[in-house]
Amino acid sequence: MIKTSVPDSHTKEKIFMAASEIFEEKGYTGARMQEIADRAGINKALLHYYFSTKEQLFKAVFQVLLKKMFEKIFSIFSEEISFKEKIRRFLDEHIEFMIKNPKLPIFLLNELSQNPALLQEIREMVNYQELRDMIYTRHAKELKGYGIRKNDMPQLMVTVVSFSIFPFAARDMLTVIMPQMDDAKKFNAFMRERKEFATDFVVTALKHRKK
Amino acid sequence: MIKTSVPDSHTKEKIFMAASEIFEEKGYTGARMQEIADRAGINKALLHYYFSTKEQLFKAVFQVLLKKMFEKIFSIFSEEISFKEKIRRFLDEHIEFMIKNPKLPIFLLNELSQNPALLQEIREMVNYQELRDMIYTRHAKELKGYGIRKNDMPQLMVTVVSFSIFPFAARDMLTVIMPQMDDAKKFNAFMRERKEFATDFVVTALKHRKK
DNA sequence: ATTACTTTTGACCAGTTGGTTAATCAATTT
DNA sequence: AAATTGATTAACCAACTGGTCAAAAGTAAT
Repeated sequence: MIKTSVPDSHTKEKIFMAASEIFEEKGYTGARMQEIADRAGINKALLHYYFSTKEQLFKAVFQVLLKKMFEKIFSIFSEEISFKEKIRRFLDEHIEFMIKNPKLPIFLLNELSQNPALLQEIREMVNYQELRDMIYTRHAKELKGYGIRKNDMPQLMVTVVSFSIFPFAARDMLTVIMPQMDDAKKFNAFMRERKEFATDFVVTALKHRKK
Repeated sequence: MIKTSVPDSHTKEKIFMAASEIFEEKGYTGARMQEIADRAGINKALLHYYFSTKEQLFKAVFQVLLKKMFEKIFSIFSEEISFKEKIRRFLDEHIEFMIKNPKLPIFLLNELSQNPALLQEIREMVNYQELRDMIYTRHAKELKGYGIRKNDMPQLMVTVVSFSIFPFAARDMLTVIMPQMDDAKKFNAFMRERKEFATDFVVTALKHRKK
């Protein structure tokens, strides 16, 4: 009898993937170590061999998923393009990213509200000087032209980000006023339409801002 | 010894309140029947005397909280005022409502994504004919003036709603790019500023819409 | 005071859950 | 081939969790 003995000693990775899926789907409290082990195709004891506790496994998964989200945002805003172009690029790429990870926002938002300390690691990662430069200083002239004061930037940034994230987080709720969104394809089409809608919306609002 | 025997046989209400708080805070899977009983100041057996199962208690609480949210939205959009005025009123009143119930959105969104069937009851409550009238038909002329086609309405409605809901749902996450929002007072001030910002933003975008 | 009914309680239970342990298996080294 | 080391497993455990039950306490009517 030939032993399979595949060189798939990537057991740890299999566990990590299984855990990512299940945590993302059911949250920390809803996830079961047994189910994670099952999906990874291993024994529960082996799970604890690689990740000693549920909390440790969760934190590892959470940090990776959280970074995935922020890296996508930061990478676009750090490019050397105009502010308006950043918004356009962001809405395009981030919505595509969300279509591929539709469950990510509710998961992150919920776990974060349950345990805000989870942000710590990412907070330490962020260089505020650089961040302020990326989203404000570097575009001071352009923004002044729109009548946007430094004071308004937080409002504007939250608005832009919410254009892409909110509909995914609130998807089920939105079906109350938009029943057709029940269908995944229609919802994705709606979100792709939203790229243009949001860009126009923001650009128009900026251009004609009362000063 | 005088028995207290207060006429506070509103035990069921006390349970309901305690359950609302704890479910809202920890979600369905995170909540513990024992903790709910403790907060209501009663025995766990008595809890099951009034609400036979955790699921039943949860559904009762959830439906009430969900309705609270939708009623607030619907009531404003059913008033006899212009569309622009509806948006203004909505942003004002809904943001004040959210300041009083900041944990509501993440809770509703998360539980809904975990169990979409929870929407059923509210779906049956909604009259789509009336809803379409409220947010579109009744304002057909006004909307045409802005160059808003019937097709754009879903995008616009989602945008308006997200202005007030998203920051509350994403509050912890937002502190990564806005550390000062850690403070509740500053956050509320930010949201009150947002009323005007959002109204201007939407109105300006509408007024100068490319047609 | 006795009866009848509802409310409240302490003790208990079966199933679940995260986590442990001692043993087995596989690979590498000596 | 014996020994050493790491990977994997089955069986087990203590704590927790939702839920039950029979008895006690309180209330109202006869």
